[in-house]
Amino acid sequence: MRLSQYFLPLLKETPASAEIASHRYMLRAGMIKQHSAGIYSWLPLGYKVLTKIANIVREEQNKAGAVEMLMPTIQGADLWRESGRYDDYGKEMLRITDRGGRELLYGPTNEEILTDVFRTFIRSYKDLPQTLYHIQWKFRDEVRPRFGVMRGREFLMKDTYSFDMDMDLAVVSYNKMFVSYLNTFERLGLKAVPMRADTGPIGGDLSHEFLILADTGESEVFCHADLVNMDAPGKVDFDSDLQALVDKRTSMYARTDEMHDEGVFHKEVPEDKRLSARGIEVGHIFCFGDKYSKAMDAKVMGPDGKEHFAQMGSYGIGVSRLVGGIIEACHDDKGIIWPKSVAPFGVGIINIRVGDEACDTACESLYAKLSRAGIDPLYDDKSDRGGVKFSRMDLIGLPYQIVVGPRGLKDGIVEVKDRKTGERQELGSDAAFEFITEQFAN
RNA sequence: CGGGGAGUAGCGCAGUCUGGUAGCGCAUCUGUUUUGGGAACAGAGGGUCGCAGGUUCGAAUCCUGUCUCCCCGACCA
Repeated sequence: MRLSQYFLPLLKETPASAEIASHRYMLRAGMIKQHSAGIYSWLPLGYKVLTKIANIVREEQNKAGAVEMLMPTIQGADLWRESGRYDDYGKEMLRITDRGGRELLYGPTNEEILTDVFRTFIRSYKDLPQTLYHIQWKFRDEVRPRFGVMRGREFLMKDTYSFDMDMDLAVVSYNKMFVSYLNTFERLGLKAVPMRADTGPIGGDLSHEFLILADTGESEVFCHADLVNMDAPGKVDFDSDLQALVDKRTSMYARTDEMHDEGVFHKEVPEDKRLSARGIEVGHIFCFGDKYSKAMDAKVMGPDGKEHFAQMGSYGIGVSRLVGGIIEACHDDKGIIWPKSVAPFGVGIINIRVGDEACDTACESLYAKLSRAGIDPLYDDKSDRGGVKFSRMDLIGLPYQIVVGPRGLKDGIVEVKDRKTGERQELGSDAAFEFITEQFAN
């Protein structure tokens, strides 16, 4: 992308309302604009990152055998009355009345809708298991939205729902999502730790929250230190028994404050491995059995000729929250440091003498080659007033920068900077191209 | 929902106590000179001071109401 053809409104000064790093940097890097409390427009740069995260989540869901669909944002009240949650959900649910006086709501989650889809079309145990998901906007009228997109009222969530014949099989589905989540967060450049969690209003007794550690996290967490640096499983056969992979994590102590038991913590974890920190919840999985299938009469015929309530699970990843979460985990005092997998552009090309024939030619050549190689460069082709140069390039946090100026070019040399380490090296133009493509090949 | 703070130019703010018709920095536009880690100089444009009432000869400023946003807490798939 050429900067001259892009929309990238960078802010020099930090808006007063932003308290934490991710919020400040998202505003300053021109990623979002607040519309009202907890509601944001996603500007091109922010939307690009959001889309990249959603695509990684989508790919990992597909690998685990989940099937994508799309459910509406606006739902009717009737299904929620059936499940009993129309009254239970309280003021967090945004309720709307249409012109005919019908009661509608902006969906805070989708158990009801999908259970209704399921009971309409699935009649036999032979059609099970089913695991379906969508990536859709949700609205929860939080009492106090804050921290930018980390706790917004409108937010993008990936929510998956599984349906099985019995509880043992439901746990198999649960384990698939458990393992899939480990891989998903790893690809996003995060160290996410699964922790025993309270099931809250969802119900059931099997539940884990996935948290990334960050000082600004809203949850207080306690876990075995070895869990933090444990590698994700990587390539796994999702049709195989995943219980051992799950047990490897769940056998170690890891709980959020609401589930924390200081006595058990001390008993199970040696003192030098006890980690208490703050965390950001980026995923939450539940196995809640027949709570909704029973309330909404979602049954399938079993091999025994009798009807059985489907045993369900639901699995959420906060896609929009992850944008903030990744920044919280990956930034320094200069700005964002994107992991390569979600960076809005792979490399920034800084032409510090726009209009100089040699500089323009060298930049155009690099821009074309890098584009063709799929690195997706952002080429600052604006004159040095108003361009994305140097510190502003650091702010938006692309993994690499290539600086092209007339002085070095006398010997065909450009400067390549690694955003994360800050290391700069002077390379020939071709060598710079090769260096960058190698970094992304790994 | 309880407590606290704030709404004045695109952004960040001063001015409000003590009423007299709005200002600074950045950004934007024009011109000139520049060019290696956020260019300089000169000039220009841009605001019914959140909204509605009231007091007054006169309100950003005083009074009443109201809306919005932010922070702390409680809450939270």
